[in-house]
Amino acid sequence: MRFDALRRKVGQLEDVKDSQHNGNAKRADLKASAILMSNSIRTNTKKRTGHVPGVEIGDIFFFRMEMCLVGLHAQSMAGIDYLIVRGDREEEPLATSIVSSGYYDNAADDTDILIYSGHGGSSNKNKEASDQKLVRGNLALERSLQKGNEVRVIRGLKDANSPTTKIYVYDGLYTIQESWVEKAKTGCNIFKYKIVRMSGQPGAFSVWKSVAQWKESVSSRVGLILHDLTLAAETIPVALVNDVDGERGPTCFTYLASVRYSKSFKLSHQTSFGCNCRNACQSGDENCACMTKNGGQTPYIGNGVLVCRKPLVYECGPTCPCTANCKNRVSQTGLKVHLEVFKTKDRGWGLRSWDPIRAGTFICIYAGEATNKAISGEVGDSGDYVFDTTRVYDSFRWNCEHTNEEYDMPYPLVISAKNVGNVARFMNHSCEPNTFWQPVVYENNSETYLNVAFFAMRHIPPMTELTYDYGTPRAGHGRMRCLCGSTRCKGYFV
DNA sequence: GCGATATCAGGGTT
DNA sequence: CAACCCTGATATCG
Repeated sequence: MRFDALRRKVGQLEDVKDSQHNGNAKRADLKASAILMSNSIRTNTKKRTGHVPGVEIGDIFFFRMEMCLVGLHAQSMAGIDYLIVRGDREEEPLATSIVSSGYYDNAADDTDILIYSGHGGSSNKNKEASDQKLVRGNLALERSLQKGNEVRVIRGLKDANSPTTKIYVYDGLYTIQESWVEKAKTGCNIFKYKIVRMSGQPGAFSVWKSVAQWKESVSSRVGLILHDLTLAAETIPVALVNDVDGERGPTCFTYLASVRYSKSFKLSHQTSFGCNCRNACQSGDENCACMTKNGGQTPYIGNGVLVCRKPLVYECGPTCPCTANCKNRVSQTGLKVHLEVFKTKDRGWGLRSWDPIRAGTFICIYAGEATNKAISGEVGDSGDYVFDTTRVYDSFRWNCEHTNEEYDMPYPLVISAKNVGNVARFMNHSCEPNTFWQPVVYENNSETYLNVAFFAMRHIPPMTELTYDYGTPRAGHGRMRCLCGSTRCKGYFV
């Protein structure tokens, strides 16, 4: 319960952060965190050793400030965080958490061992390098070694999708095994600490290592059935994996990366909204019809990150004259993250990602056959999901910034992925999902096309099953007993 | 064109 | 309150 409240709060903070990003600010992370800090929107402000409520092993962060806000690591820049405890005789520091930036590549093949360097004795630019001193964090690590208390370890890793930034992974609790002093390249003394992961914790950093290995050689993936079940229909292969039982694959279907529309489904009565931009469309450009439709601001920031949920997102279409690098075509650019379809323990086939996914990131559309009448058939995990977009608006209106935008949906859109579909047909239901669906329209030759696109609701660590809320059951529809396991589980779904 | 390096504006804790 | 610190975005160089 408490965990849940914390998670929602963190998710809420993310939204605020994102809308800050939407401004033209540099260091939006700092600005957003300053706003939140000054409004006391943060958790776990009291430092503690051991786990922090609301943060699970494997959770990922994209900024140091995010970890400050949830109380995982209170230092905005320093690698060692510690608290002062009153000992028998005197006050002494104890380490609470460390961030390993990976600058000192320890070539540690063993993901449970970390060789960590002390801080101080700065060797960069104007300062002369000097010996590190046994003070502050260094002393705290030394004391923690003596007392044998647990230290949280956060691994900083390079983000494969944007090489200039880093992703931080909470890798659980470690204890310090030994410390020594050695000569750095500068000739000065630096402290070194051997820090070992406590046993019995679920994998986090090790998962990343495994994924890296699979990317190098797909055949090293245990339980691999197909290298690419899309048969090159997508630009990124989607592996089919079963390391649970002997089933060799889901019921037969044809992979289709887009939506197949029946004639009646084009919303051709809508007024044309395509833009006349010559370059990439700019947020706030009053001359851009697509931006105006979106309320004047781009619905996306950065590399296709949705700022907030809306009743409808208006994207630039194939016939918009703006350049191909226009940021307003997110849902039309195909898969961006490396996905795999895998056999779950008790819910048939499911979908998960090898890559970490930042909150708001586009994952995939729901492909299939679009009709304007409900398709009969059983709902199950064999891919015959029925998808009614008229209810999207109701489901997500609560979180929309722009409530006065026109929204004109004449038919209930139903997409069937029973016979044809893409990866989305494998996504299972959860009452506490990590993705949500967002209606998106774009124009092509004066015809308006409606799509449903999935975006990450929060940061999603690698190999976490992707789920969405199928919605509340209606009369006349079959109910399925829900196995999502969430504490907020409604017990059943459509 | 890319990776490595420089520069710059920063924030929280002590 | 200034010093400390394994920041993060952008510009520049090789």
